[in-house]
Amino acid sequence: MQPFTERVLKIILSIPKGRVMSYGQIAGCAGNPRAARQVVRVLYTLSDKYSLPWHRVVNAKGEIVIKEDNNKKTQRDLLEAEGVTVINNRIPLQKYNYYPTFTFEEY
DNA sequence: GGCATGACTCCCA
DNA sequence: CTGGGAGCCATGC
Repeated sequence: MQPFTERVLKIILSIPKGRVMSYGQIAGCAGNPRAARQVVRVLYTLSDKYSLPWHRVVNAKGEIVIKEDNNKKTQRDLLEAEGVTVINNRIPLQKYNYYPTFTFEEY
């Protein structure tokens, strides 16, 4: 596993319950602010292998963009279950945004 | 190495 | 508010 991917993984796992982070934010903490898409990919490919809290990850505006899955619970449901208020598919970042105490900054 | 792929982000009309 | 376009980059074939 590439260092970047591993860092992203660690950061995602460090997100406290009831808090959220944006893709770009995670990418930034992992040392590459431009790699939001890779963060996405990590979630996509590893979410089933490692029960990742993917629902705590939203886009830069705190909005839920994932297409809804009728069978499974929506991201919104999962978040609300953790005490996060979701308004029109959007989350008040000023209240729930989270920033890890540790970062990888650069290399 | 090249080429396609994204659950992104930013900017502007 | 919506929509379009460009930039970005790790990963897999």
